[in-house]
Amino acid sequence: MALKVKECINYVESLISVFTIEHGKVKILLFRRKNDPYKGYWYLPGDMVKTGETLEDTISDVVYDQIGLTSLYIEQSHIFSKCLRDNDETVMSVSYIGLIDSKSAEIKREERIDYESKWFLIDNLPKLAFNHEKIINNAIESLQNKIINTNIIKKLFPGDFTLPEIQCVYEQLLGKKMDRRNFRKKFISLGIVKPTGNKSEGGLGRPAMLYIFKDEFRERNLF
Amino acid sequence: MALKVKECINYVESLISVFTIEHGKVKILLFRRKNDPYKGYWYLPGDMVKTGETLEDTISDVVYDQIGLTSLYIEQSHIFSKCLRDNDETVMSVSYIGLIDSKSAEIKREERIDYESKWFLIDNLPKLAFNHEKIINNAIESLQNKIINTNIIKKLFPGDFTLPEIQCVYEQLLGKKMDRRNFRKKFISLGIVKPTGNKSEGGLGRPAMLYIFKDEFRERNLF
DNA sequence: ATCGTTATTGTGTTTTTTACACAAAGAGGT
DNA sequence: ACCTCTTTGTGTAAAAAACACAATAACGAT
Repeated sequence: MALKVKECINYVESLISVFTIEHGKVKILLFRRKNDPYKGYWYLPGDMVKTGETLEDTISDVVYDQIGLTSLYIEQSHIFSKCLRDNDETVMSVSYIGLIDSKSAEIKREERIDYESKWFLIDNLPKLAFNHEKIINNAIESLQNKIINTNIIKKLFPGDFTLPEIQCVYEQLLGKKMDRRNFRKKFISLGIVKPTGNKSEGGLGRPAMLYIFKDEFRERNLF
Repeated sequence: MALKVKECINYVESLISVFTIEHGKVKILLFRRKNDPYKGYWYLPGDMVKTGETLEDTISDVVYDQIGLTSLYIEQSHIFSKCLRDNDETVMSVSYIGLIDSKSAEIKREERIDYESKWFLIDNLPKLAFNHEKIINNAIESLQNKIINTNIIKKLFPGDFTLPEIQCVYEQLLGKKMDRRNFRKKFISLGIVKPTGNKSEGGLGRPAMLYIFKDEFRERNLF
């Protein structure tokens, strides 16, 4: 007699890890469970895919209805196929990554009683429901690859920025300090940014030169 | 109502991935299931930890009784805590790594009807029972770290060896080709080997110089 | 107002690592 | 004996990483 194997996938859900930058810190958007299971724990915005809906339909609804955003850069990240839930049913979780600049990140949805949301520092996550910690870690790992191999980072910096600013984001996401001179050399030599000629203002210390991203998208080997 | 959480771990088993080198190829020892579940599939030697036994007791018994070896270098590798079995019970699997040189690897246990064993190339594994493929991959990953960060490799080469031989093992375990000159430079500069003055015989092509490991064990940063 | 202090940015050089090509040594066959 | 084949052994150029100090502006003290 062979193993008991569930032949069918019972449910598919789309989840999204939305990242932004607030005061130079990388943050992720989480919602708080109002009910059991995992009451009081935090979770990733997402929803079950209804019959006849595409994954993209669902994630669009999530972004619009739950999060309240109308524009957001989204990429599919990973599929988790064997996530056990409280009822022992198999759930297939499709994980997305969303990036949004801090200005656009002001969530202007009407406050609903059933949604409590908050931006968390990625290195200081709260108690997470289900297997969402695993999914978030995977999303961060995936994002690490993306910021190394593509210029996806520009989705977080639609306007101008300084090199120290952007280096700081790399350091947070990659979880390690980088050498300023080497970072500078590499980043500039990639040819994906150009100086605006202006300088940052208001900060402490010497003002930094401002840059903006050129238009083209580079696919591989940023670092 | 909170999630259904099993408070207790029902079973703990000790499993071991034994690696050796045969004709320059890295191999792993597997046993074949004679009964369901997974009849005909291959699995890692191991056993349930009996009440009152330590993990080490169990793994020693496994090495002696199942495998038939009396001496083997063993390291604990990883613990898999939520491995579902056919009866939906939670099993905690403690994974060990064993290294043995090819001479000592000749398994001289009496052939028993209930154990069919074979050495497999690590890049050509058969169908594996339970989650043993995952455990093996994890063991290989762990071994990758160890051969990079320690001189554990010497457990596979108690006698003399050539640099091309040992490089070949690194390449198999790390799954990538390495540059002969750079490998040489690094390996020699580590100061953990010394030449014997002799040369390899009988092979095709130019004979290689023979080396042996010095005695001390280095903990970190071989590569 | 200015001078010193503090915080942060910006750059050049040395060291280390990686990539790469050809000569040397022995085995086998003609 | 010679040529061919296979594998070993080595040096050099390019790339990446490590590293220390000068430059710019804000702030506070005099």
